[in-house]
Amino acid sequence: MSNRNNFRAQESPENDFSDQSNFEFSEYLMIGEWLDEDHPTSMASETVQNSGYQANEVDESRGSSSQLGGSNRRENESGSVRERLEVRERVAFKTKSEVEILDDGFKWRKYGKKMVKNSPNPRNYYKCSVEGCPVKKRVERDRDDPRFVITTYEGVHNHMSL
DNA sequence: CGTTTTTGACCTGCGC
DNA sequence: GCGCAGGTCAAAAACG
Repeated sequence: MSNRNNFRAQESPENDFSDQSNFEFSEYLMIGEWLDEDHPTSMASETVQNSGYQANEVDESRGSSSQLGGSNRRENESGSVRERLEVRERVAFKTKSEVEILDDGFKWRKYGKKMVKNSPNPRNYYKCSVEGCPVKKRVERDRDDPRFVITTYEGVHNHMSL
């Protein structure tokens, strides 16, 4: 990750949680890295929705290509949808922390919040504030352990951290 | 005053 | 074809 050591929670400073040592990757897991050359920018909402990510072995063998092969081809008609075929990397982190917003060196802008059916916890959608940066991230609390936070990064930054 | 949050509406894929 | 579920947009509020 980035080398900025000033990881800190950007919630309530008065919160006694302000101790940054509380930030620890108890567990992390990567659920897929694939080259998305047929999916322009659609929402491939299949990876995390199956609540099987809590298992550390997440079927690393293309755990998504089965459903991901939706093959929505429409770029040939109604104008080019997206001509930039870039690599879409998706990495999910399971972090033990009380606040879900951890400063990872990038500036994020929240653009959505949704309630998932499986868990009473909302899911937050963030996007990198830097123009042209396609990175998005999805933050959600663990359904089983509310002390854990699932952070899913999607995409690669095309700029230096800030 | 510019940027981000908030929140509901809207869109889209999929299953029934 | 409709409804659900997940993802995104956008307008207004909130924040610095």
